[in-house]
Amino acid sequence: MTDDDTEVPGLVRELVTLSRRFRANAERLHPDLSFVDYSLLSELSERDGARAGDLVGLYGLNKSTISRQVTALERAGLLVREPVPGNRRVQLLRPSDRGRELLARADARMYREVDARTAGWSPEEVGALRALLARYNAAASAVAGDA
Amino acid sequence: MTDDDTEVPGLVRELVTLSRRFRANAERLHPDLSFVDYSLLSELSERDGARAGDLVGLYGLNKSTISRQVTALERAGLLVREPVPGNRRVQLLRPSDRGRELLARADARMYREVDARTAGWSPEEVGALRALLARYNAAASAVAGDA
DNA sequence: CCGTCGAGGTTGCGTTTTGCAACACCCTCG
DNA sequence: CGAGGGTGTTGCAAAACGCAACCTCGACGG
Repeated sequence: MTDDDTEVPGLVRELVTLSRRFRANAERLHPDLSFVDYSLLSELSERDGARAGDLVGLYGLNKSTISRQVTALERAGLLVREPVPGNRRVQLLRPSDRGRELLARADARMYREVDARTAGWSPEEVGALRALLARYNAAASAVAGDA
Repeated sequence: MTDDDTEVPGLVRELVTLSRRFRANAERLHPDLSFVDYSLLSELSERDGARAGDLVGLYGLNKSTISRQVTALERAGLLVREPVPGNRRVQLLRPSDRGRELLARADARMYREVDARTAGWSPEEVGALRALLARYNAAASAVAGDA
């Protein structure tokens, strides 16, 4: 937090570049599943059911944005809403079978792509990047949580 | 490329989460300079002058998108276009003084933010994340380049 | 039991971000 | 000089997003 400040500007630039580029690239990789749809389905699949509010918190977006995107996914038949027994306000969101299918296809392409981009990396390096990003993301959740 | 494949799905998820979250967060951090404007000015400042086509290649966006965003920055007085002597087609883009000023302010906030999120990290870890991301981004440029 | 309030979502409206295709302009080269 | 390619711009349309108002349901105090 003192001397490594020289690394921070560089880190910020890499984060910006990645953030701006990754979305455009994902659209090209799996045109049948937009980046937004992919991110939501991926998250729902991982957690096996989440509420809209969880997604709002995860991505730091407005409720209305998530609401619309969920509605779109539902209308496309890629996601189902499940009522929660003890609470009629909330609903659990889960990918449908077709949603899982499209997700699997998009995943496959994404994995191949990232594989290609990390060709020549040692397994430790790939693991290290994953772990550091996971830590950064987790910290981001915490910081954003108090906003 | 063989055994580290178990890390790839996790890495993809972290990249997706980061990409989707980073933009929204940046908007909150510096409302006076949108994420798009910030990314462009930051890049122009770093290279001290670039052409629109460079930005297209860097972010993988459509020419028209960059063209509009550059026009917007110019109209806002944050960027100037410089003609290139031997070639009247191209133009060098540079941040204006006011552009550099706003960029510096946004930078300061971004650095503070990233600092906060890496609080408790060792300098080596911050450096490692920066270096690995830089490598990934560089590889991404190469892969995207053949598309 | 009933009114109030907060949690969880949805919708109307406007803005921003982006892609595609057609175009205009300039340079190069046969 | 004329064809072709590199460099941007613009018309049009769609996707992504925020804000504010609203609705519904659940919890809780009087």
